[in-house]
Order: sequence, then structure tokens, then C-alpha cells
Amino acid sequence: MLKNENSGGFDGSSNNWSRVCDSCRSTTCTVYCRADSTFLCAGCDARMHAANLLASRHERVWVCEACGRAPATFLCKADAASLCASCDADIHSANPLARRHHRVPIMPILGSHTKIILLHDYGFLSFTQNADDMTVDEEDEDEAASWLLLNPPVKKNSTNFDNDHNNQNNNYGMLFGREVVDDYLDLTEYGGVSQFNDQNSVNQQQQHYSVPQKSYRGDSVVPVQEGQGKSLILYRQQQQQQSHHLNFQLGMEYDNYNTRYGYPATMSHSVSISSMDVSVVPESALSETSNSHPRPPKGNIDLFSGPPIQIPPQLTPMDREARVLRYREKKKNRKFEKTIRYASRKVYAETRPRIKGRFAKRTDVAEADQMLSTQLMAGRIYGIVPS
DNA sequence: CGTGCATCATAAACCACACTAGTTG
DNA sequence: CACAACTAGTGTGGTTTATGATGCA
Repeated sequence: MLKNENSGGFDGSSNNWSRVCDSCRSTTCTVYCRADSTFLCAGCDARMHAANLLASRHERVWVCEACGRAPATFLCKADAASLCASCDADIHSANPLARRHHRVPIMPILGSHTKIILLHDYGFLSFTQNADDMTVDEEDEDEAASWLLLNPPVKKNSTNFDNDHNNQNNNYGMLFGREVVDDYLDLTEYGGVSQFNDQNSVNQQQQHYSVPQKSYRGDSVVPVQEGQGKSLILYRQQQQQQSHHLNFQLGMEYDNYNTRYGYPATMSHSVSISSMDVSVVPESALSETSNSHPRPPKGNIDLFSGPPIQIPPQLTPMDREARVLRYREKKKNRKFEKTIRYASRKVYAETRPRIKGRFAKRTDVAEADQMLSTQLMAGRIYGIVPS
């Protein structure tokens, strides 16, 4: 693991050969601003890109976690590391196992913030630079914000991180990525899929990726044939538009299902649902989900075999406030104690015979009792009083 | 400072079966 | 339409097991 899970790998303790911030010249840089062509530390980045709306729209990417000197181009899901093209090639050409690491293009950081938000594993990961300084309200705000991001930041001490992280290999949706999603967000109320159907978000998806062909030769990967007359980028744009349209259609059905069964509707329908939910979601729904992201035809890079990346639009302050209020209200009312839906079942469970805590067949218990009584009768067991 | 070990805390799994909801005749 | 019979799935709790976190040598 190359990356600090919670900090996104930039905790200020970078190696000493990392590039320093072009602005303050004192701190290790963490992001590269494409618009300004500058390397910035988290603090300077937050300060400069929060100055105005235009600046907040500057696309920034993380600096390579390996060399710390170049903009990251790919995110290695296996290593959970952001790497530049050069380091990616070096690291993932080391051995056959490394070559099979699934890597995805780094998505730019957008928006101004006191938090830096990045797309990570097609989801969101956020970190706050001075978490220790946060007040309770700020933490609450932060938590609420994490909900608004639809894919909360990973808690470092989560005992399920590894499992969750592994599960992410199949999770291309930004929703339900790491945590069990409950009804604290009624996503349908905020437009659901249609909210992301605007051209802006589509355009945001269509980033320009320079893809070194050597880096993405998965099991079924065939290098791009330039002679096919269609550039990779152009193909990707068309692919995304098509799948986006398909997502919308299938998504409506999926949302109807979720609404009917009490699950929050999804914005991205390339979802990975918690283990509990998976057993409930019918196979048809799952197949629809998978079908919504058909494999690209042969002759295209595995890099884009995943579903389109969907980025939420900027919330207006009122929307955000409304969401935070809703979140707080539900948070205040939520109950953690176990609720018994069927008292009769509880009674039966409590009276049911057990063997080492597990429910046991009554016949087994009867046989055990019979054996015990037989042995007692035979005088082979002493000092045991049957209950 | 890194490693190995022990200890502690927490979550998940396991089990049988009464019950519920849906389907069929 | 009402009813019975049937089927599949759900929920229940105590204990064990697995796993991660932490502290220490």
C-alpha cells in the first residue's frame, strides 16, 4: 500500500525529493493545476482556488505518489496510488502480477474548498487538512458533507477497510462505494439520475487522457488501432454519451425498484450495494446494472471498460443547506438500538435449544438429553445435576 | 525504527425453525 | 372471490471465529 488511506497520500510527510509548492516554496506540493501549470501544496491550492468562481473551476490532479514530481495520470486500484505515466510504466512493468493491476485515469479535482475532494476509485475521497482543529459543528458539517458526496471518506480505523477496498474492484459507482447507504439521503428528491444528465457533467467526464498503451494490457486488451479512424478520446466521448443515455433509461427502472423496496434511488446505476442489500436486489436488477455498461468492442483499451464517471453538479448554497438540515434531522432521530420486529420470533429464539450458541435441532438436543440420562442411569457420570 | 508477539475489541458467521408473504389449484 | 395447501424467504439470539488495533519487548 503506497497510500495513506485517509489523507490520499499527501499528509505532508512526503519524501524529501518531492517537489515543493510553486507558491509558498516551503511545503511539499500535492496537486498540479493544469490551468496554471503550477504545483501547489494543499494549503495554497485551497487558498488560490477558493478565490473566485473561475479559479475554483481549474482542473487539478494529484501529484504522483511515487516520484512526487509529476502530475498523476493514473490511479492504481490495487496499490491505491496515484501515479504519473512514467512511474506507472515503471512500477507496473516490474512483474506480471503488477501488470495486471487495474488502473484508471485520474480525474481532476474541481471546485474550491477548504476540503480537497478527488475522485478516487470512481468515487470520492476527501480530506481536511487540519482535522484536529475542527469543532463539533465542523465535524458534523464535514460528516454531512461526506454524505452529500455520496461516498463518504474512508475511516482509517475501519475494520472493514480492506474488505471494502477489495470490493471496490467491482465498484465503479460513486454511490454505495464504501459504506452501507441508508435512507439518510433521499436521493430521488434531488433529481436522481436526471440531475446528472446535464451537459456540464457529461463534459466533465470527457477529460483528455493520454493513455500509454503499454500500461493497459489486461486479459482481454487489444491495443488501440489508430488505423480504425477513430481516436481514443473521440471513441470515449461517444461511448460515454451512449452509455449515459442507456444509464438514464435503465436507471429509471432501477430507481423504481429502489423506491418500491425502500432503498434510496441512485444517481449512478453502476452501483455496488452492501452485502445486506445484495441479497435483496433481484438478479434482474443486477444484470441491468451490468448491462448498462457494456464492454467496449474489441480493439479498445480495457482502461475504459468501466462505466462512465459521473460527477455531481455544484450545489447551490440553499440546496446544500437543505441537505445538511435534512441530514442533521435524520441523524438526530436515528436509533441504534436493535429493534425487534417480531416479538414472537424473539420468544421462540430465546427458548430454542442451542449448542455452543447455535440453534440446535430439537431432535439433537433430545438425543443428547437421552444419552445423558442413560449415562446417569448407568452411573457413569457423577457430580452432574441435569438442568 | 521496524518486527514479532500478546492482548483486547469488534464484527461477522453460524445454527433451527416459527412465521410471513406470495403463488397455485 | 374465497379458501386451503404449498413454497420460499425472513428473523431471531448466544456463542464462536475472524480480523484489526494497540501496546510492549
